[in-house]
Amino acid sequence: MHNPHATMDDIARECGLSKKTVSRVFCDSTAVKKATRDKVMEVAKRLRYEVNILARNLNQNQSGFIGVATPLDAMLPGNYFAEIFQGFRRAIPDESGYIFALFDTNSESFNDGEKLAKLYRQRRVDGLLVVALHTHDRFVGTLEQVHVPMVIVGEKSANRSVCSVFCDDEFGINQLCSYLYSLGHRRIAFVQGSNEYATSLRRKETFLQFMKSKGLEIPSGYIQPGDNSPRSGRAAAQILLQTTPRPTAIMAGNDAMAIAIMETLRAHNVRVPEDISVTGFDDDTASRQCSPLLTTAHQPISDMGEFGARKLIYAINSKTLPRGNTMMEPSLIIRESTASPRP
Amino acid sequence: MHNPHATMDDIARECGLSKKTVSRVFCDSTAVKKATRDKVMEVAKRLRYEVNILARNLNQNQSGFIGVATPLDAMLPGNYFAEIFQGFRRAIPDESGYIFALFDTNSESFNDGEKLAKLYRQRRVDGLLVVALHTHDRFVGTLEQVHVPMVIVGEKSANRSVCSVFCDDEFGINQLCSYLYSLGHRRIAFVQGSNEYATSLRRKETFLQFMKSKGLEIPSGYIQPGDNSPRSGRAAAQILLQTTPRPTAIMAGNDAMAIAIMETLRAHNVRVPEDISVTGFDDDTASRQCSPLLTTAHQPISDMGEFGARKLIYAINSKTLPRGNTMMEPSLIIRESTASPRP
DNA sequence: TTGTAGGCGTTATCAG
DNA sequence: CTGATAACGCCTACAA
Repeated sequence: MHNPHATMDDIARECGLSKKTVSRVFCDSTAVKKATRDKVMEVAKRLRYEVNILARNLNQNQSGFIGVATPLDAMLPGNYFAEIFQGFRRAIPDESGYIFALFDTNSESFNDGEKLAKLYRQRRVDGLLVVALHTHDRFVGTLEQVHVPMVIVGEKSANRSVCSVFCDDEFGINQLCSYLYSLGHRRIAFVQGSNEYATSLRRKETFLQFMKSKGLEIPSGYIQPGDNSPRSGRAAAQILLQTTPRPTAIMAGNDAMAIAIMETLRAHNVRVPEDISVTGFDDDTASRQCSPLLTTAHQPISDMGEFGARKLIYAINSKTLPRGNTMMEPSLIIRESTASPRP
Repeated sequence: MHNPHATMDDIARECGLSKKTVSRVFCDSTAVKKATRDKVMEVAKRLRYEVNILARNLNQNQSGFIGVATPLDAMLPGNYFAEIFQGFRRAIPDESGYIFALFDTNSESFNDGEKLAKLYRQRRVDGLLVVALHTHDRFVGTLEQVHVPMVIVGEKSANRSVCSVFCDDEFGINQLCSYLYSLGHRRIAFVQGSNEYATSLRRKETFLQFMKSKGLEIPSGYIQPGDNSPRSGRAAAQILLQTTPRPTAIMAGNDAMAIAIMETLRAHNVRVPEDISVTGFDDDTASRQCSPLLTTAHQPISDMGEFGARKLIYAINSKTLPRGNTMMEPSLIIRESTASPRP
C-alpha cells in the first residue's frame, strides 16, 4: 500500500557507509564525524527514514509502553481520570519516548490479573499504572508474582509490598466532620460511594467513627448507599428529605453525588446551606462551578498521578520494582454549601 | 530483577524439538501432532512462557497498537470521549489483540502531524483514530502523505480523501430550529461552541441560515461565543438575560453549555421552559439527568466510534487505506426544556 | 572514526 | 508432521 519503510541498510548503501555508522548517528551516542553524520541525516530525511522501534525494542527487550489499567466505564467520564492522567503526563512526557496504552480492568477476565500479567510477559508494556483499584480485583496478587513494575494510584493496596499512592481519606473525612461539628451540626447523614472501591468504605467508616467518638446518634436511614454517580446522589437526597428527623447536614462520598444532592434539595425548595449543609470529597472541577460552590476535601489528584508515575519510571530505569505506600494529604476547602444549622 | 523470560528455544530444548515446531504450536496454525503440541503446552505453562510480542512484531512488521489521537485536555473530561471510546472497543475488543495507545494532539508540535507520522514510520502504531480534530490541526495533510491508515471520528475531514465518520450537524440543527419555530419561537439566540472545532462553526452557520430562510432577524447580542464548557454557557446566559428584546429560546452548541444555561436562568428566577426554552446538542448522558430534562439532538456518538474503528481495522487487515466520508444522522430528542413562548 | 560479526526471539521457506 | 536456515532491523562488542 505504500513504499516499504526505509531501513538503515538503505541509508548505509546510499552513503557508502556501514549499517553500524548509521546506527550510531541515530543513537546520537558515540562520536561520528560531523560530515558523515550530516550526510546520513540528509539521506535519512530524503528517504523519510525513522528508526524501526520494533527492531530496537526487540534488541533492548523493552516495549516503550506504559500500561494504564482502570475500569474505563467508571473512570473515563468525569474529571478524576483526566486529572490523574495529567499527572502521569507530567512525569512521563512525550519527550520521554514512552507511550501510554489503555486497558480496561472491567473487561471480562481482567480482574484476576492474568491478562495484565500476560501483557507484561509478552513485553507489550514495560510497567503498569493502575487507577482506581476495585476491591474485587484480584490482580494485585497475580501481578506481584510476575514482578511487573506497577504502581497503584488512588487506592491503597491491600498488599503492603505493592507500591501505591493514595489520599488520606480518614484525615479528609475527619476534617469535614470536625468542621460540620464546629458549626453546630449534630444530625449528619452520609451518602456512601461505590462499594467497589475501598476508598468509599474507608470514608464511611471514618464518618461512623467520628460520630461515635462524639457520642452522636445516627438515626436509621442516615447512611445512604450510592455509587459515586449523580443519579445515586439524587436518589439518596430524595430519601433523606423524607427521613425524620431531617438531617441538618449531608456528607457525600464524592463531589458528583454532593452536587446532585444540592440540586435535588433545591428542586424541593430546600435551601443549601440555610436549611441543609452539604459537603463533598475530591474537589472536582465541578465543585468550583456549581451553585452554591461546594465545601469539600481537596484531593491532590494530579499530584498523586505524577508522583506515582515518577516512581514507576524510576523503577523501570533502575531495573527495580517500585516500592512504598505514599499517602497524600487532602485539605479542607470551605466554600458556600455549609453553614450553621438553623436553631 | 527477575528470571529472564523463557523463550521458544528453552521450550524446544526441554522438549527435544526444534524452535519452529514450538512456534507452530503458538501460531496454532499448521498441523502439529497432538502429543507434541500437548508436551509443548505443558512445558510452556511450567516455564510461564509467553510469546515475545516484540519479536513477533518485528518479524511481521506490525505493532499491534492502534493510536487514538485527541486533544486530551478537552476530551477526557466529560462523556464525549468516553462514548466514542466505547465504540472503538466494540469494534476492536481485547480479543483482537490490539491495544489502544493514547496521544495528545494538544501537546506541543503535535498538531502539524509530524509526530504522529513519525509514530507510524517508527511502527509504534498500525493505524490511527483521530477524535475531535481541531480546525488548526495541520496533521491531516501531513499524515496523508505518510499513508497512515487513519480515520477521523467526530469531525468531517477537510480533505475528501481522508476517511472520516461524523454527525450531520446541519440536519440536527435544522431539526431543532424547525421544532422551536413550530412552537412559535421567533426570537432565538445561539451560543456557539468552541471555535477550535469545525463542527461548532457548522452548527452556528446552519442556525444563521435557518433564521435567514425564515426571514427572521437576529438582534445584536443574540449570537454568543462559547467554548463548549459550562463556564462559557453561564457567561453567555448572563449576557442574554440582559439583552433586549430578551430571547424566547436559547440554542446551545452542545449539552454542557445548555445545562449551564438552564441553571443560570433558574438562578435568576427565569423558568425553563415557561419563560425561555433551551436546547442542546449531542444528547450527552447529563442531558438525561438534569432538570428540566434537556431537549437536544441525539448524536450516535459510540456508533460513530464503532464504525470508524471498524473501517480502520478492515483497512489494516486488507493492507489498504480506509476511505470514504460517512455522515451519521442525529435525531431530535424532545424533552422538558422547550415549550411555546408566552404570548 | 568506522567496520565486522553476531545476537535479540520470532516466523517463512523449503527440505526431509 | 518436523527441522535447518535465513530473514526481520537494530544494537553491542570487538577490531581495525
